[in-house]
Amino acid sequence: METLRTRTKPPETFAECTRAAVPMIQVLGRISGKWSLYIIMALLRGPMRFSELQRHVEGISQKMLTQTLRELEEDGIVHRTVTPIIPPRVDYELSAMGRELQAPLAAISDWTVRNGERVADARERYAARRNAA
Amino acid sequence: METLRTRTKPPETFAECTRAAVPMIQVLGRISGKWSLYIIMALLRGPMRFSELQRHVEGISQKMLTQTLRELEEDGIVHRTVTPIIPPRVDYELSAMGRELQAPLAAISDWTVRNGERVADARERYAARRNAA
DNA sequence: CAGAATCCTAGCTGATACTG
DNA sequence: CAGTATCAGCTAGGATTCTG
Repeated sequence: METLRTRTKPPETFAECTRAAVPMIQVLGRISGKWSLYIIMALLRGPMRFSELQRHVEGISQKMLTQTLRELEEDGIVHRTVTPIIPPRVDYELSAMGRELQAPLAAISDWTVRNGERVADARERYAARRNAA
Repeated sequence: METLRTRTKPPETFAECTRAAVPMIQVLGRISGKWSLYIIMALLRGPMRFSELQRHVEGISQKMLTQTLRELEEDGIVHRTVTPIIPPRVDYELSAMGRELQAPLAAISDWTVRNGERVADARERYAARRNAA
């Protein structure tokens, strides 16, 4: 399948673009939910219980933590282990696939670090132009 | 500033995680809008006029094309050139910063290609488990 | 402890109509 | 051609309450 694989030339046809973009957008949609990245980054440090995650991911509601974890679990990025004791204990950890996300995320992170200032400048200039008009 | 730069060890403290994640999430939020990636990928092939973009990005409404282009322009990822003739001509092209997104996006794309099947399997198993319950 | 269920609102999005 | 303006539907997300 033709994709956006590392190479010098971008996709040529629209069909190529679409086939390359659709799964990427699905994944980005998942990992760019408001909280997914925070959870993944917390779990990169190691397995964690539900309540630990809630403490580590500042500001997340119980609903969104549950919901986001379910989505990540559904995609096989996060593993969920229930220990049926009272009170219940549930541990979350990244799957191998989830840990492999670190490199791609680092690539995006690097881009944001390299370009953060340029983005900020661009926004200022954009705002200035808007005000001039 | 401490970030998620390419390295073997993930961020250690929550503060590190947050500082690394916040700008990344902003960027992902931008580029993972429903249409941004399609537009960026179309423009990776070269500059394009508004109407060309609309033809290349199948299904996008005129409103969302305008809106998404404005956001990408605001961030300095896309450059907009107006030629004041009648009828008006407006060309869009990726900035240097925008073109640099290709490598990070390729990294994510590679992940999706490598793991697409595993994600699909995980979803099936998840659905099967849900039905069993 | 780890959630499920409910209610509610802001904002994204599409469809449509109009303009320099 | 390349937009702007307006309206309406949907849903992501937060706050709150309840439970095994």
